[in-house]
Amino acid sequence: MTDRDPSVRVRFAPSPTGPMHIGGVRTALFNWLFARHHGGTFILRIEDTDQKRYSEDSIHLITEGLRWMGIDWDEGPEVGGEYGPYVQSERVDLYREWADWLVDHDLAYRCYCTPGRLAALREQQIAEKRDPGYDRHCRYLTPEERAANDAEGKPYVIRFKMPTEGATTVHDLIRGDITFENTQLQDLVLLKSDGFPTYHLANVVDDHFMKITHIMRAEEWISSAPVHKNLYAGFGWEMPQIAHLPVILNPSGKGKLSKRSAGFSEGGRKIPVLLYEFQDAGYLPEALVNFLTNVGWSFGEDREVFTVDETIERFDLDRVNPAASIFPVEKLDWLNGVYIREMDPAKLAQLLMPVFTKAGYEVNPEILVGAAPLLQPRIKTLNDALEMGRFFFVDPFEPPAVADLVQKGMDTPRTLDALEKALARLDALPDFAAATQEAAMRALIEELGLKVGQLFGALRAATTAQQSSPPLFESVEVLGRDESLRRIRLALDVLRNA
RNA sequence: GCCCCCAUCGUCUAGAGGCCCAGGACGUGGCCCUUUCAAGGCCAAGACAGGAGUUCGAAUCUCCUUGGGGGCACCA
Repeated sequence: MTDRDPSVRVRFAPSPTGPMHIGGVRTALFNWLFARHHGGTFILRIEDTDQKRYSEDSIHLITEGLRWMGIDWDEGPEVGGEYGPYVQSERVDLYREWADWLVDHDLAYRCYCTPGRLAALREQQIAEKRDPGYDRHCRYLTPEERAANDAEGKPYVIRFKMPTEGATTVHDLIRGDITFENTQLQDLVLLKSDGFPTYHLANVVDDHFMKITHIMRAEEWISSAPVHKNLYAGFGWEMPQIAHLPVILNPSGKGKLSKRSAGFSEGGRKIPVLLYEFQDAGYLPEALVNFLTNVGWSFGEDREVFTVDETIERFDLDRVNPAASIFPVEKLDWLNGVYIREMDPAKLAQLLMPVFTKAGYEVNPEILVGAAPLLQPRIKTLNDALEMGRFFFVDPFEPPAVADLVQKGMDTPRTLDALEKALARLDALPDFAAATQEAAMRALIEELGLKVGQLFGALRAATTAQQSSPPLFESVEVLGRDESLRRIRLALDVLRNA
């Protein structure tokens, strides 16, 4: 690989506020791919600086989710590393130290404004149709006023002194230069009154001390980029290279894909958004990885299906598309189907086992092994197997209604007659292989002067109680002679009682 | 409202001035195969948002318009 560069250090820095969002997973994946492509280091860092939104098990959700996707990290929680700790709540002293450093160097100041005043200010600004934002009241406090506030023990936050004139240009690796007028920039809060840092401070400090070389984050961070650039300048640190990944939009195209859009259905179907929803729906991690790399990035060469190794070989920022894209779920369904079809049937059987048992079926492993290859070309998600293959395991088996047994152009007596004869022939077969069955049944069709579908349809209904199923005789073979014949007898009873 | 980003088939995208009256994929329609449902094969419809420039030549460069998205917290 020509662009191998072991000094590359990138990070995925999620906030543990709940289950992982698929957009976050994509960000993690692109960072990981970038690191692996360059032979660099991929770091996982937990940004748990919001005490109010923190949720205990989220870290676990994140690490397990990444592992499931096949994304491993070289430094971070559970694996350690020489730039740790990798959980921000364990680094608060560091942030405080550097916030104070900025205050000492007159690059930041203590702000004693109460949340109440801020809210009122904001309301007033909006009412007067002015841009909302902090009015820098405390930036211009006299030393005496400051001392008085401190003497009173007033709670405070530390705010950064943003330059008030000029412009800040950020070079985005995907979009090129982006320039902001400094008057647009806010004196953002660096340290909250609870002593915890905000994202901006913690992020800059950590990226610096963790020697991050490239930042790849979602597009919604673009407007903080100039702010961060000024922070780096204040500290006198070199800013990592930066790239903003396009956001993923709702299927409706309205707004970014969010947890709320999980309720959005297309064709009456729920759209998964959180990683566990994809897992629960029966998507494969390999398919999801392949799918995600096709959103906002493309392999080129007119190829849509490729392995992770091929992606690593090829992945770089120059092929990242700056435009936001709608989440193409239908394509994921197709791709997942592709991966299922390419899978070793034994592996599929193994994956299908928990799907059926979770749904309450008692699974005969032998039948499952036989059923897997039959189900394989017919399902897009593992869960689809439930509908197509439930007849293999359903217990007790409910025979179909008369209407389902009697095929087009048939009536009850003729169906009864045909099925009775079919039963007798199947019972007498020397072996129960699909081909043997089929030959016998085709001969019977000939004798009775029926259409193929008239008997096959009745047999399908009798043995599966489903409208559609995998190929009839293969299915019946897997089901076994005893159970199949038993089901046909049940169907005969239904017809006799009609 | 202000700032910023973006703009190729319905959708995901290829395209870095002539290879493009725009290629691939999903989806859709048709045909073939076929015992149902799939899978598979073949075929079809389908896009450079609009307008000015620059250039011998523009999907590709510039500007404007329009449209979409993102951001404007003691959340990340």
